[in-house]
Amino acid sequence: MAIKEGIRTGGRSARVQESIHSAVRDLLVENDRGALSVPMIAARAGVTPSTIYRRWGDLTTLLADAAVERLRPDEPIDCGNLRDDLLTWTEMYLDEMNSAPGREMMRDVVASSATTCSGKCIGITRDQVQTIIDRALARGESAPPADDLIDMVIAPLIYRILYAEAAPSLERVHQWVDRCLHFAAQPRNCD
Amino acid sequence: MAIKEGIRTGGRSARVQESIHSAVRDLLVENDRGALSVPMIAARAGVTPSTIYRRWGDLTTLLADAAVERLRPDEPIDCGNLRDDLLTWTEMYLDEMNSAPGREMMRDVVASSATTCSGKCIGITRDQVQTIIDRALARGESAPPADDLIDMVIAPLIYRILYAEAAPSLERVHQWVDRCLHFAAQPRNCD
DNA sequence: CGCTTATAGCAAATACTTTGTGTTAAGGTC
DNA sequence: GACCTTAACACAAAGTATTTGCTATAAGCG
Repeated sequence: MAIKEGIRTGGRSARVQESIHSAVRDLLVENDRGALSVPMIAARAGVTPSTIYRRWGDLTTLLADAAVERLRPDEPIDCGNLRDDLLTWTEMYLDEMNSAPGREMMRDVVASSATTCSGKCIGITRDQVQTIIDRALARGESAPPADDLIDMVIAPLIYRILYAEAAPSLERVHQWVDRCLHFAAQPRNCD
Repeated sequence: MAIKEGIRTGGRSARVQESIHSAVRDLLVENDRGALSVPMIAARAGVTPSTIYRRWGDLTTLLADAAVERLRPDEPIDCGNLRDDLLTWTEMYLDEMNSAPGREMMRDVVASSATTCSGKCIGITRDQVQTIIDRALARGESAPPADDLIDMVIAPLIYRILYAEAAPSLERVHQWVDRCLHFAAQPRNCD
């Protein structure tokens, strides 16, 4: 007996899913997100709309799934020390998330009915941060836990992009990084 | 000449808007958010769907608007000192935002096409925090800036509700509060 | 190889959204 | 207060999107 009973993992199902994901990718470079529709994607993928509705439920969930799927980001750049690694990486992260496609992805992921996507989203981010931390530890540097960086840098960055009038400036983000590093270096033993 | 030219602020327009907001409120206690539709709300409000579409654009934007509108929260409880005020208030805030209606509101606000809602959302939160801070300062206590509390406590709280598998525990949130207070008390002069 | 059933296709029914046109009344002017 | 101007609404028709019942296909399993 298989581990997961009754779920088709290969063959036609996989081919159809790939075809739909691919259609989303293609359409997303020609039109902007707001112009997409389920029937449009279905037509491009050579599939009936009901297939998409039955598998994903709605447009938002499909787009979130497709976006997270192609979120295979490259290794963070190695600058030789933890602080510069973080400053460089957060700059790239801010740019990406503050772009129109980035914001639309965050929105779709939040609004998606598939909980999986949110998990993958934060998981990938944490992996990136962890890579940088591991490198620092290997160098003999001390480094804060990944969750502290997520709570003190990533969270306010995303929160402000989503809810504030304007995205945070790069200076602001770098201050958060320094604050986190400073806090990690001196937990609470100096009063 | 009026300051804003050609925008109806009173009379029938106001009456219709109130009637629609009220319909949303009523329907939201009988059904859950996912069951609502624009035609349903229009029917309850005694209005044609096209009125709603022309004014708000889509269901999400209307719901976000209505949710933010009735976000007139009461004065934060006064416990006598800053730390307890914050611990108490964040507990309430966590409960509210982690509830199904709370999460749905956050989602609608993010997905809404009306930028106004996001602004109001963060604005109201900041006002609440500022009230607590002002009270502390009036007592002679020192207090961190409102933006620090937003970045170090509110942002991770919301970020994790939206993207992590589970909401943060109350202990976690209280740690963030203490971390923020600790940081404010000792900026960076002890190394 | 043959069985079982998840998944896709198709098409009809339903529901939602957009849009053109006429009407009403809000806000301003004289 | 009577008279414009036009924002905002109602209505209805046209255009899309979504759901659903049924049939067919092929994935995964013994």
